[in-house]
Amino acid sequence: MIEVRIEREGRYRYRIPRHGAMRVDAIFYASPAIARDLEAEGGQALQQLVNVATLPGIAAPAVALPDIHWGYGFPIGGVAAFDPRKGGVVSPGGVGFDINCGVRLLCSDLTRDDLEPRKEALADALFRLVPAGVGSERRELRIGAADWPHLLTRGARWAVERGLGDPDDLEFIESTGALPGAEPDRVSARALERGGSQLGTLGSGNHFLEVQYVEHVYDPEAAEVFGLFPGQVTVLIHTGSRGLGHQVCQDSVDRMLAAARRHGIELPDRQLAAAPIESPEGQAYLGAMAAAANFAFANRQVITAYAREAFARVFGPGSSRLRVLYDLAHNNAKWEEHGGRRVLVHRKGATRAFGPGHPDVPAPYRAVGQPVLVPGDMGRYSYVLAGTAGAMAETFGSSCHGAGRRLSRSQAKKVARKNDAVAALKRQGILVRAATRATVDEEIPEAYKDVADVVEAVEGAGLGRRVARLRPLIVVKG
DNA sequence: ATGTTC
Repeated sequence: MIEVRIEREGRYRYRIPRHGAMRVDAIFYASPAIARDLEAEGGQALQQLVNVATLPGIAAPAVALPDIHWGYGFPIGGVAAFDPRKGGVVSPGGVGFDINCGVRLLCSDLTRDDLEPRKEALADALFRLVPAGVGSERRELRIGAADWPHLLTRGARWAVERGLGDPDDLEFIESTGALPGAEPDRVSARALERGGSQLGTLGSGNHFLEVQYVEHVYDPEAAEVFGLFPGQVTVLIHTGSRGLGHQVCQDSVDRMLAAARRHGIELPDRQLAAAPIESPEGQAYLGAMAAAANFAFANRQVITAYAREAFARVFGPGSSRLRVLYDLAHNNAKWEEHGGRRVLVHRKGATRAFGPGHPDVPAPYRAVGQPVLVPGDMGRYSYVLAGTAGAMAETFGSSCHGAGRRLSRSQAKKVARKNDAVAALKRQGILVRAATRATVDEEIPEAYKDVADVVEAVEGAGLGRRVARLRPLIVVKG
């Protein structure tokens, strides 16, 4: 059980006052039920949040969102900003292994009624055109030595320049589809080898491509600005930087531990290994991380092109253009200005959620706020929220990123074996196409918390505003 | 998350 004082500051907001080696307070957001679960889990995720608050140069407060759970060093569902002028650090554990993992939402011109008669055909076409599973490859796009520097610095734009997508897509991607500061030379040969044939693939685990429909609109005005209407068919893509990003993280871990020692950084947990932002080790990681991030942006762009191809084959060319509503990342470290300070914001399993009027929100959405895409599980629903002024004031412009697991993978498999998960979903009108049965079993709806509870806490705390709820029709998984 | 333990 966690040995710290927790102060409840509101229905959805809790504070862990600075104590011991903490340099700042920690804040977490939770519904009463989620707060009980966090305690019941022995406070492990909250202890990780406390550990983060001890790192040099952290800007107050260390933040956790309602989908917080235990992760590598830093909790998943956490936000930590560091001030370079106060010895602030960068930590690979604060970004996560799947660098720039994120979600992209596409909007069709079709309705659920248009889709229903061709649902099986569309599921088959998507599964054929979008490789999924551990080690999945798209060999026809194998990246050669001459392409790497361009791909890793230009991100989604690289794909668009090769005819994979529309130039108009880029405006609706966070950071317009490329993090600045990428240094391709910092990415190891091994990382390039792993990623070389994986561009345009989903991967495994909780990654997916879903076809959905707009089941409910909470805010008609915001929905109209985002281009959403009831019954509309949408496509949600959740994937990251595959083996390339994983290897970049792996490569950095040992080096960062040595760097922490060299710079005299005391670590309550080795997995918090960090180096000063301005140090050679910190700069090397940031250059490689941005390159991996750009691979992830390109990955979602290429998958978009193939999803469009699948729709064209099933519904006819030009029948539905699949506009990019938004593409966001939930695992990275970015330079941003908050409270008049330039800070390096680590988001690990947390979504950037800039509020109305922020210049980094695409102009057509700026009056409403940034779209915040929150995937749930494959049997229930996902949410579209809008960023708020509250998030800007309290969480460095951040919100939640998903439901969070409630069963371990092995527990989920046991539950799934009892009732045929694919058949159960089919009875609810949800078609599943998966590379392996095991992944589906690990990802059954029962394995996840109800994302509605997470979203309730986020909205109740003023960190996001519900715009629409999306219900799955087709799920493509590893 | 991950060529699911180089």
